[in-house]
Formats: sequence, C-alpha cells, structure tokens
Amino acid sequence: MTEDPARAIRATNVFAANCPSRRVLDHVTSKWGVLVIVALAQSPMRWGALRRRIEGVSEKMLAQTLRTLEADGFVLREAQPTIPPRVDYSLTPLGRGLADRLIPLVTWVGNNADEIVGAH
Amino acid sequence: MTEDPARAIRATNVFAANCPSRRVLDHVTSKWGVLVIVALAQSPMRWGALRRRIEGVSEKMLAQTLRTLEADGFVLREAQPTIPPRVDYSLTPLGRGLADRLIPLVTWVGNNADEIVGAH
DNA sequence: CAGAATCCATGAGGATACTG
DNA sequence: CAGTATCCTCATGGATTCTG
Repeated sequence: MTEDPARAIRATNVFAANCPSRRVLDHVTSKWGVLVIVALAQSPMRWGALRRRIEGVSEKMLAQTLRTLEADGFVLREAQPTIPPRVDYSLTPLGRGLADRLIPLVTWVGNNADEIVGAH
Repeated sequence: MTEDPARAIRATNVFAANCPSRRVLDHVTSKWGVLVIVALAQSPMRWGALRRRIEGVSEKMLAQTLRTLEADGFVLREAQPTIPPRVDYSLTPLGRGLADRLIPLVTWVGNNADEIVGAH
C-alpha cells in the first residue's frame, strides 16, 4: 500500500480479456476461495475444521474450491494414509503471499460493512 | 499490511453465514466488480470508456455491476441531462478505501500469474 | 473422516434489439 | 451516448447418497 494505486495498476494488464491473471483472479475472488484462503492463513486446518469454520459451504463447493486452489499452488494438501483418513490443508508460500493481500481487503470490508448502505 | 494477518482477521466474523460483510464481499469480489473498481481508481471514466477498458464485459453486466457498486456506496454516478447523454463514473471516498485494498491484490496476482501452475 | 458421484434449481451472464 | 428490455444458455452451487 506504499505505492501509488493508479501507478501500480498500470503495470498490469488484467483488463485484457485473454490475460491469464483474469482466470486466477476469478479463482481467488470466488465466493468460497476468499474465505478458504483467509481461514487457512489463521491456521492450517483439517477438512472438517474448514467445513465448520466456513459457515454455509457445502461439501461439494469446499472440495471444488480446495482442488482449484491446490492446482493454483496456493494450498498444500497433506493426506495421511490412515483409517480413518486425515487430511491437513495449509497455505503454500505463494498462498501466504496471496493471503497478505486478501486479509486487508476482508478486514476492511468487515470494518466498513455498516457504513455500506446497500446490503441488499 | 502492517498488522499481523492472523491477528487482524480474528476481529472480523466473515465466517458467519449471516454476516452482512459476506454479501458486500460477494459484490466486491464479483467477476466484474473488481475490474470496475480498479479501472475507476486509475481515473474517473464515462460509460463507454469503461466498456472499452474492461474487455469482454457485456452491457448488461456492466450496468448491473455499476448499479450494485453505486448502491453499496463505492461508485458515484453523475449524469448530465444533455443530448446526447453523458454519464461519468468515479469512486466515492469509500470506494477509494476499497480500491486501496483491492489494487495490491490485483497487482500481486498480475505479477505472480506466471508462477501459478494451474491456469486451467 | 474425507471425500466422490449424481441430480436438480437458480441465477449469472451473453447476444440482440430497441430507446430517450 | 448510455443505457433498458428480452430471450436464452450454461455454470454455479445446494441436497442427497454412496464409499475407501
């Protein structure tokens, strides 16, 4: 946040339809993607913990979101071959970089939600 | 970005299903919402300029996104009653606050898009 | 426990045509 | 120019059931 906003954005080309960052941005800003990243930034978690933490997420959407974020290299999935199975999720270094930019956004929205008129 | 991420997020309750910030977050992180905010952060723009700047957006989606962001108090709409009509869009102070958190995210994604494996 | 698979509803979103 | 109106399609996402 030290750089001049208008100046910083001029370096990117997100506005181009074919820009790959568009797709990544869609993953990252997806309905559940934000919450998963932010939750894992707080602490690594098991599947069940994530499901309980992120209220309202269905199993399908959680699985789908996690797979996408894992493929993008943001999330690390570690499965123990035990019975019952145990799977831990955590952020990769890349994921932590993302979280550092995502968390200020989420906290800001949280703090200003009441100021925002149209909470339709 | 000066605060400890894990600590900062603990103050919010975005994870609660009924939290109003969830809805705002969905507006803000919507497919076109991000691009509109970021575009307007660069400079105020007229409708046509926005449409050209944000490649791939349909008229319907641009109008819808602008209406939502205006209702949320992020975007200011100023219409001149002239023929032909002229409408200027710009960020409100609240919108600028949002942009300040959004731009680091977008630029980061732009810079790291190549590192990101799964650009499916 | 951690999912995969399936079915189904809704709404996001695109294309086109029209208007003040 | 800056939209609105309509129609239509497909993907998002929920609910449920099944399994290693």
